[in-house]
Amino acid sequence: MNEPARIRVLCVDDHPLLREGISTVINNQPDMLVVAQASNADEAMAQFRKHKPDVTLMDLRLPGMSGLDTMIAIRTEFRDARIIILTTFEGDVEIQRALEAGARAYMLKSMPPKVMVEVIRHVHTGKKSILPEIATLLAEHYSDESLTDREIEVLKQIAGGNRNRDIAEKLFISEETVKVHIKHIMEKLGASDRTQAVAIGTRRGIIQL
Amino acid sequence: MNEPARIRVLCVDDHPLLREGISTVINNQPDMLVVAQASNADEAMAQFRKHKPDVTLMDLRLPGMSGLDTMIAIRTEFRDARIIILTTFEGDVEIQRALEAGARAYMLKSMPPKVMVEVIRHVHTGKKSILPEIATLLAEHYSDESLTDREIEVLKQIAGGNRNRDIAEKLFISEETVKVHIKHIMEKLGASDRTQAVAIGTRRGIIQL
DNA sequence: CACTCCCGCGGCCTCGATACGGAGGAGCAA
DNA sequence: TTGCTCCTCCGTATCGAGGCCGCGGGAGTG
Repeated sequence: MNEPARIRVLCVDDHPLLREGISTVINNQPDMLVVAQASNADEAMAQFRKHKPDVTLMDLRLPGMSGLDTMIAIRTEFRDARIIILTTFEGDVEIQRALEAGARAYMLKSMPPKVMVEVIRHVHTGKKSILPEIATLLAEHYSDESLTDREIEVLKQIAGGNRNRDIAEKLFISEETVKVHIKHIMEKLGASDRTQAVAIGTRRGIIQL
Repeated sequence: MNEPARIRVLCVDDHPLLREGISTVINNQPDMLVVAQASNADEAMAQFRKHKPDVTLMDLRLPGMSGLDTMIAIRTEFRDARIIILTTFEGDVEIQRALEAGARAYMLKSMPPKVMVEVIRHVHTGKKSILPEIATLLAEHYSDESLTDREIEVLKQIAGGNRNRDIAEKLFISEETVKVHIKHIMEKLGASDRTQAVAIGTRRGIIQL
């Protein structure tokens, strides 16, 4: 028993089969090990407190509290937690928020296992790891096209089938202001009308339907 | 070596990590075995021809040709292929089409591994296996609310940001007819306007953005 | 045959959505 | 302070959306 210490990984995802796949791949590596799994925010917190993993893989979309908020909660308690965000969707806008909130890397679930383990090793050394393709996506989508919080709120209301007047009432602003927000949303997303704005917003993960 | 014959499974999905998870779970069962994997339609066809699996797990959303079309292609050549559809989304309308096209069962990727292996055994005996929750979903969503092909076409055009006039030109019908279709779409989906129709249509998987 | 469903077409009317101008305050960083 | 971004508010004008009424043809089914 003279092995070097393995990288201890916590895997958080609500899909058991995916967790199984990730665990299998990681445990087949000589230098890393899945020490715990979790399928929601509460479990994730509990397992993190218990195991203090070196690296945490966190799905963005969890039932209940989102992966992003879960990550923030963990990092509030454990300042130097190294968390890698996992997601299914390439265009997910949460990328940027996650990175701003302290995620060390960002990975797509569709990536090959080899890449995953490399990213884990990379993050474990303390580096931030943004794959070139992700960086490109960031540059493409979020250079000057990222929506403000208010605009996202409005976009959600639009997707809910609300009229401008209804949106104004719900957000306690005037209808004119709503129009301005919508105008900006359409400009930023390159949409020709509110309907296409919803379609594009959905595709990019700005809003979850 | 006096084992009974194992159920031979082909696993088709474009996510390597998920394939790994599924394979691990299945190979841990004493009575089944993953004999091949595939990540797209062509590979799936090739592997099916080569191995003639007892049961095939097929992701609905593959790059290139869809899982549904792939299943149809396989079943054209192998009339009695037993194929189980896998998907991420509960509301996916393709459920119905897949079942009509001969799928033996329908499973969500979020289901626990135990359920998955049970469904595989069930299907292997030749039965159709529709889980109660799926049956409920079908009843809820597709009783009298399923869109016609034409309506889906129109809905796609709406999501593309087209005006009624544009849609009319593209589909070679009059604008009035477009309005009628949209009216029916909104009625069936319970949407208050075209924008919400796109949102709901996306959520249910009727349209892919 | 009668019935139902899907698809196509038309006019009319109301109201909301969008484009076009304009302006001001709050917050933050150089 | 200056400059920037974001959020807020306002009028005018046009155009499209959606609700309302109506119609007929074709396919499938009891």
